[in-house]
Amino acid sequence: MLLPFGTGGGNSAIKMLEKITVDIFNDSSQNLLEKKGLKKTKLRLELIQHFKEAKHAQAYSDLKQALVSDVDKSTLYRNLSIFEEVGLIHGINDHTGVTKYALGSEPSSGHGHAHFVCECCETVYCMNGTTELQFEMPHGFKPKNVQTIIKGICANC
Amino acid sequence: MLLPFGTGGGNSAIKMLEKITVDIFNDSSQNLLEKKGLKKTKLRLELIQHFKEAKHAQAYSDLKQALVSDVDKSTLYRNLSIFEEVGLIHGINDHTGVTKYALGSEPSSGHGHAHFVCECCETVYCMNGTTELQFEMPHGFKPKNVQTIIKGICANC
DNA sequence: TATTTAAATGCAACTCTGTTGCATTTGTAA
DNA sequence: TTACAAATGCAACAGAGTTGCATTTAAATA
Repeated sequence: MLLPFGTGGGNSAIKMLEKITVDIFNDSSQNLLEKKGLKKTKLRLELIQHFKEAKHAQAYSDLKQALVSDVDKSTLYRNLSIFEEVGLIHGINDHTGVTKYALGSEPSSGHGHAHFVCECCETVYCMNGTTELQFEMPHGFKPKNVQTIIKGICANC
Repeated sequence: MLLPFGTGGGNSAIKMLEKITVDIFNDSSQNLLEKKGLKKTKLRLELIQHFKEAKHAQAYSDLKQALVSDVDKSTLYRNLSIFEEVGLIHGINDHTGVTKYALGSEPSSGHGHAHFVCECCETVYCMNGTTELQFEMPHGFKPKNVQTIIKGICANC
C-alpha cells in the first residue's frame, strides 16, 4: 500500500508560513519544519522521521513506544495537533476509537483518500486511491470532504 | 436524510436466534427483542424506541441524557455492544473519538452506507446512498466492508 | 401462581485517551 | 550573548469504555 500524496494547507492561525507547499515525502524533516515555521526540536525531528518510515498509521501509544525521546504525553499530543493543523499528518478514526496518524494532509474538497483497517490486527493503512460520492446529498447538506474506511483483512494477517 | 435499511446478521455466539431477519424500522420494539432472543427489559424497550425516534446518531452521553431510566454506565455500554452484535444498531466513529450509534446493521460486503458528520455541531447523520470501491486493492488485502464518512455542514448549521 | 435460574443490572474500581494551566526550558533571531 | 516566544514537562483533570462480582429480574417450569 502506497502512502497518500500530500499538499499543504491547514486552517488555523498558527503562522502564515504553513500555507507554503512542501513535498512531505521528499523534503528533509529539517526543511519541513522550517517551511512550516515550526522550531526544530529533537522530538519533532524524530517524530517526522518516524512517520516517514512507518508502514501504517500510528496511534499515540505506538508513537510513545517507538520514540527514543522520553516525551511527555501532553507534548506529544500537542505536536500531533500542530502537525495535523499544518498539514504534515492527518488523523484517521477507526472502530477502536483511538485516533491514528499518518503522513500527508487530508484533501479538502470533493473526494478524499481511503484507509484500510484490518479487522484482525487493527492496523490502519493509507490507500492511494480516492473515492467520490456516488449519490446526491439531501437538501441543505454541504459536503466538504469524503473519507472512506475499508474494513477487511490485511496482507499480514 | 433518510435512515439506512437494515438487515439482520451479527457475528457473535450469543444466540442462534440472532440470525432471524427482522424489519428494524417496522417491527415493534417488543418483537425485535423477542426475535433476537433478548429479554425485554424496561431499559431495552426504551432504548430501541429512542433509536427509532432519533434523527441522528447517538453517543453514550446523548443516550444517558435522553433516557428516562436512570441506567448505569456499564449496563448501557453492554446493551449497546449487544445490540450491535445482534444487528439492531451500528456504530460510527467520527473525528471526535466517541462512538455514535444508529438503528440498522452494518452491511457486510462490498459496499456500505455513508455517514455525514457536521463539522459545526458534530452531529452524525446516516445517509441512504451507498458507496463502492473505485480503485483496486493492493495485493493481499481483502476488503469486507466499506464505510464512508462525509464531513461538511449540515442543514441545521 | 410459586419456584427457579440464567440473563440483566448496579456498583466500584480501573485503564486509557486526550486536555488544560502553569512553571521551566530551549530554539532562534537580534 | 541576550532576550523572548515557542516548546516542553508536570500535575491534575474529564470522559470513554471495561471488568469482576453481588444483586435483581424476566421468563421458563413445575
